[in-house]
Amino acid sequence: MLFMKEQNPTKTVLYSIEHAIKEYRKISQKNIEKVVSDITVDQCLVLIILNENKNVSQIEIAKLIFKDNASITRIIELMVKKDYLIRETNALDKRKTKLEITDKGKKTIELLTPVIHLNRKTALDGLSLEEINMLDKILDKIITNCKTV
Amino acid sequence: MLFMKEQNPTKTVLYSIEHAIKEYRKISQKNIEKVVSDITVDQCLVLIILNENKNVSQIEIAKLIFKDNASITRIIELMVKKDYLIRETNALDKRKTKLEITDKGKKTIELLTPVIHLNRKTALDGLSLEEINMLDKILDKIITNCKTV
DNA sequence: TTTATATATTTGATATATCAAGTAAATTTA
DNA sequence: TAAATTTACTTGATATATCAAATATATAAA
Repeated sequence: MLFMKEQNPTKTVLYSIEHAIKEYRKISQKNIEKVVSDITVDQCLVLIILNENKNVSQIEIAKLIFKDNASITRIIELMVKKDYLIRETNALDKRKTKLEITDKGKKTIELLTPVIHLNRKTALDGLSLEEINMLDKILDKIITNCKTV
Repeated sequence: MLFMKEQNPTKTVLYSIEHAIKEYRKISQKNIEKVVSDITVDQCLVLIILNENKNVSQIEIAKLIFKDNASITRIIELMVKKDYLIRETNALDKRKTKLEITDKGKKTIELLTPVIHLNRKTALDGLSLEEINMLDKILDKIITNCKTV
């Protein structure tokens, strides 16, 4: 059994991690689409982060949701086009941008907050607090292992 | 504490899952690049799967590595261009393709197999068998939760 | 055996991932 | 203060993700 896991790339716990996050993203996107049709999971995350802290920079957003700066630039670009955000330059540091949530963005947050909570509840249904903490702890170890190489 | 986790999307265990798999993919790609410069993690997985079972269809490959059929089409396209694979139509079922690994592909597998094992070892370093099994079990629950909605 | 349906793959459109290189502003150093 | 370095963000190129629609072949039903 263990030998199998070693040989076949798709039978490693690392691929269960990949599998899990992909399934979670799928139902998340599906449930979000039921309520708001023109937004993605990632764009939704950007909204929520900005809603919690008006002054985060793009780099900070990138770090929070584990994305590349370039990706954030493009995600925000699309959100501005779709009237979720307004982008201006930060007067205090002109290298930075100042991101503001539009009314449409605010309404969207209200609509989607319960959906996101439901998604998490659904994904973690039946797991005990101990299991969730264990999961978190083990994943942190993996993250550290990968980073410190 | 728990309340925090509920509120901030980036403080949920689900984002630790995302974080972990992204870090793992990063070192994997880095280590692969040290040995073979023109191949990606995903392309490498396709090679290994084909090497283990000559007769898998594209759909089966897609399922094994949790990807869309369309993605597999394009991944294979690139691998054919780079002389890792030869694509023909399957004589028994002309809807399907017959994928063959080239000599370059075979050499690449030999070069990269130890790298992939090292990547896994690195990521899981310091984790006990119990922890790995626990992780697998919990992730399976999450996968099931997300699928059965 | 036609017709209908299912299956395997492809293609198009759009979003995101990643790296490298570029730009502009801010900060540090000489 | 001028030059060098760092920082924040953008842009280009290429790979992958995802859905929907299209194609071609195979299988089932009438």
